[in-house]
Amino acid sequence: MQATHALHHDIRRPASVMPPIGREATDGAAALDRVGTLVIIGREQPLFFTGDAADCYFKVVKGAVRSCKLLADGRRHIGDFFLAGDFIGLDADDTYAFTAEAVTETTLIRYARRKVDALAALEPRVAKSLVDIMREGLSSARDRMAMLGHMTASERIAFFLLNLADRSDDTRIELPMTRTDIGDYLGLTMETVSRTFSQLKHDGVIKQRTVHEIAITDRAALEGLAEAC
Amino acid sequence: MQATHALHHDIRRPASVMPPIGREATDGAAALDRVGTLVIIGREQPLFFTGDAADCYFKVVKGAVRSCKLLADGRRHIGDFFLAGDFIGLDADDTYAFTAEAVTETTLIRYARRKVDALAALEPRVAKSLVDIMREGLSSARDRMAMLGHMTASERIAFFLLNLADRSDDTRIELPMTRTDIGDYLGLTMETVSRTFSQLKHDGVIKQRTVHEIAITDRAALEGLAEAC
DNA sequence: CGCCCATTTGAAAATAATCAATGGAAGTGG
DNA sequence: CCACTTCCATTGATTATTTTCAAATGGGCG
Repeated sequence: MQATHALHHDIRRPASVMPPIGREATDGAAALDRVGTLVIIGREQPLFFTGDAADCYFKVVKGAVRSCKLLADGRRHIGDFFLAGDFIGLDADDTYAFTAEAVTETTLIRYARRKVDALAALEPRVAKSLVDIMREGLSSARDRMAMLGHMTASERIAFFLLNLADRSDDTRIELPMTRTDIGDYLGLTMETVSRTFSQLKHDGVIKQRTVHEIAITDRAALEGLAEAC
Repeated sequence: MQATHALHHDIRRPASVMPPIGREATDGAAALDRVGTLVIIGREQPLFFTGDAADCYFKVVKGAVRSCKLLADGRRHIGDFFLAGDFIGLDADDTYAFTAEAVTETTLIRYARRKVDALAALEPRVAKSLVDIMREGLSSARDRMAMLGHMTASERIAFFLLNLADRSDDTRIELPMTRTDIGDYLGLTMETVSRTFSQLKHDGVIKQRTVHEIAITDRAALEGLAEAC
């Protein structure tokens, strides 16, 4: 159901929520934005559930969304975190395959899927843009698979932090999600996530301002850990 | 680089290699096939390498292809196995991100990417078909991520075998790849793969005719193991 | 101010990886 | 056609990592 991964690519077209009046829709993204409407959902609130009719696509403007899947044995898997600029739902078939929930209060643009698909059918440029977004999503999904398959706990955390850092403007990184969220995303337990953070702190690789905000103090060390990607 | 996963969806349109003369190209796939040419590559031979210009898309007609990525520390990750009907390379940007190698002697259709993209630009139906294929790939990539993140060795093997079984016509399953290949695909060592097979054999869940051919004798048990997906 | 929940830390148990040796099948060359 | 070689698979023993179970700490919110 979610279409792009959140932590890897850098599709960060600023969300032009208002129709770009007096400006030609020079690319697919701009054309898309003209058919969207603004939505705000509160912390921990669902955007949609597994099995819901996939009527809409979304783009995150501000905040963070996670996609979850509850496994049969009660474990929870987080498929992706969606941050500002990420698209949600592009890969849905008739129904959403994952539940999407806001991690914090989140602002999104909602696109009626019907309109987008119609636009894509008429405008190859829009279709191309959709394909490019999915391409990115697939590429990052593969990177993450390699990681989940072969990386140790420290390597996974390093990968995670570097991806977040690449999306941040300075060395500070916001972690809106809980340790459990991170664990469910990286295939680790909450405890292992916490222990790994502590270790990195002890080694002088990161500093922690609050639980939800860290700073990278030794980027090279992190890159060394994540290099196997 | 690889575009669709191999083990999950069931895009198995028979490869109409010859131009469908006298038949209208009623769908995107048929239109696609008209611009393709046939290729045969030998066992263990490369189809393309990481970094090669991504000039072509491929569709497997017969045989099996694996996509590999050599990690910095020497470990190898197999991104996907591509079996008959699977597309390769749809998600490439300018260059292939993975190396593709034939597991056994393999027959493929090669499509000049330039032609396909031109076709997609003109024919929304083709573009739609490309999108659908990528959608499938993304969906299965996500399933596999959940698996790699949270499953035990037995659960991974069960998942793997059931996916292969879904693509087979009878209970026999061909395993053209080595145990090492399977391990690199599932994020396990060769030894763990072998031990898990032995355990399943011992428990009467599978039977082994040869190293490269097994039969599922207790599907319910496998599904029980893989249910957490 | 106090409660609640997330985080951190500790100790024990489980799982898979690693190291090592044996067995067996396919392919090569005499 | 057979023996040899080589590679792959299997099995065993040990080690390392992560999970699990459990307890304590701490920050945010009412």
